[in-house]
Amino acid sequence: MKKTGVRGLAQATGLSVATISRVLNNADNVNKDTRERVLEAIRAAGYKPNPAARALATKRTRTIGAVVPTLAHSIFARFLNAVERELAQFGYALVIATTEGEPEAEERRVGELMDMGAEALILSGAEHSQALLARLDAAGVPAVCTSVCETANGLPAVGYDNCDIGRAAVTHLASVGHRRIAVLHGPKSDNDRTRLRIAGVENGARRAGVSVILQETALDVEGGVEGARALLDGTQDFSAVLCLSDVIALGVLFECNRRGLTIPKDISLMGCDDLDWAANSTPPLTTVRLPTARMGALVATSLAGLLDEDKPIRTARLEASIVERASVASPAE
Amino acid sequence: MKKTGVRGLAQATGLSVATISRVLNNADNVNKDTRERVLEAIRAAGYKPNPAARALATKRTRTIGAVVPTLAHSIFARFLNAVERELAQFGYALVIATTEGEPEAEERRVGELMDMGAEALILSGAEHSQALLARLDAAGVPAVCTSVCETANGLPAVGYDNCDIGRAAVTHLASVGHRRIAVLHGPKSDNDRTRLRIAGVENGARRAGVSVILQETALDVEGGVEGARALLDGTQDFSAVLCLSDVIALGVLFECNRRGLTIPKDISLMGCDDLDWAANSTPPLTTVRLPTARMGALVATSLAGLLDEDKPIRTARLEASIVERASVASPAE
DNA sequence: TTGTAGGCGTTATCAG
DNA sequence: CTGATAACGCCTACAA
Repeated sequence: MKKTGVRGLAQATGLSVATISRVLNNADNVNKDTRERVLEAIRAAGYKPNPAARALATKRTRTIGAVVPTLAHSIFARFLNAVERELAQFGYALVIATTEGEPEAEERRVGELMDMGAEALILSGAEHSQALLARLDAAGVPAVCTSVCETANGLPAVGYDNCDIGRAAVTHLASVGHRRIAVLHGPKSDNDRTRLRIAGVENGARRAGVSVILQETALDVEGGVEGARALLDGTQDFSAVLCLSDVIALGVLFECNRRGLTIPKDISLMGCDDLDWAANSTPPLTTVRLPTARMGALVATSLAGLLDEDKPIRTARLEASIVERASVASPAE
Repeated sequence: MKKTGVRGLAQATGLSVATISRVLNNADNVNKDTRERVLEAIRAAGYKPNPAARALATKRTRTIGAVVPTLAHSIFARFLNAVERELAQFGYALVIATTEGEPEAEERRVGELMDMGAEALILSGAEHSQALLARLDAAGVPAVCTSVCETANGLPAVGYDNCDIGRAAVTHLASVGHRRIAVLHGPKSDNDRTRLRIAGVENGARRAGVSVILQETALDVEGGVEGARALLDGTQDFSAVLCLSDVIALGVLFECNRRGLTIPKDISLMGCDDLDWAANSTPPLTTVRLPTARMGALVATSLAGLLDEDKPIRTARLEASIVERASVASPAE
């Protein structure tokens, strides 16, 4: 009866499993003819190495896990898209886990990913529970924090400076003359990036001598609509609204349209992310472009570099840039 | 010296590996006290079963692969989000592969997924290369086609009826009085769902006795803008534009805003997908709601059912429904 | 209820 | 350059 796997090939070729294994991993020390013979047998048998057996023997799974809040926000989807594309280049598979808005789930998800053999992990943001960190280094599993450019827990980070982003955004608004700026942002709780951006906004406002009105809302279009309503129906005065996420800005845009407010004549609008519709909206949205795709690619190459040639991961700070379009103008009066 | 794995635990507890393994897989035939003792040892040792070894012994990886065109379109991201959530309930990991707009890459990606041990695959659309199909059943790897409700290749499908969707959409438009309808759709090549929707549109138009103007464009907001321009600058007359994807509709909405055309007074607009902004746009978008999340969940449970209790996957046709909002009205004339 | 022993398919270490 | 053979860590008949 035909044996399976390398054994079968060994039998078929009259060689030993060692030799088969060698050509499988293209080791150099194998006779050209022998190799050809093996290759032929492999082809003939339609042989595929068993990944589990290989993983067991090598202790490498070539799998990397990523845990993100959700895939439903295109910012994460775009990021993971880039990660996946790049990881594939290096022969790594990406397995995804979402926390669906319960940050407490992060540790659990990380555990599941580790339990299924992930060799490294991609995390969102800089803050992670002590338990999670403990687990990581108990198992010696490397991890990278993303969307941030520094952490206080020893993990490397690959991302952008959220504080700077907030600061740059208000500064830009102030520079064209806005003195009172409404700032719409997503939930602060469990989102260090939002908190960082807000801190940057406050810092920038102070420096520029302008005042900000902070308003928290849900991180989606509806949240933008509601935030705009609260702001517009409120008693506070402002000439521009800065949204710390483009999705929120889209809601504001819609709500302004609804009220017959024209942007940027009646009110200036600025976002953050530079989602794909931003260049095509009416008016085109001035926003902060986040290097999402570059970040994804860099995370992937960093991880591959670490795993394949154990180059330590260097924390990287990618530049975000303001892209001026038509939704911001100098205030009227 | 301490041994590793189950062997170590066996030694530590004075039991045999078999017993350890039994409690690990919570077999019922193990003494309550014994089990407790093992559990304690496991806790004490911080023991984690090695997934590769387990996979090797059981021939199960508890991993499912999905190949989608991209994660950058929220329709796929939302779908996979649902798949992931549900799969996690059953203890399966989701590994994702994207084809990034080269459909020829699908077979390669499928191969990679199989080579890394995926037990089943989730495919997009009903059409797949012969080679891919051959590979699947050569390896005996089950697969489901999604976003469609039937296939001609023997694979089960879980999704919706795209033809019906197109038909329902024009029919709706016709029912409120539109006689000439412009239809904006994404690339037909390599997208059977789009082709199906178009077929439905044509069929519905014929039945309702209305005429359609088909226009292909890129499947993104910019594509919508450009499509709208082509249509609006063209010589053909129409009172409504039906977009076979909401992203395209968003572009049309923006372009109409830009031209001072008000929807639905000057022109009616209808989309397809029901993305999250659709309910909040100005005006709120009338669209066809695709059961993306339900589809994802069903795909996941179907696969789990097949793998865990080998219940064959039943092709399922999920209902899409028109959600009437304010972007469609009877034509003026 | 518990233990023994063999196998899952590769890789890797030594010899030859 | 090639071949035995022992891991790798877990599961699972078959026995006891």
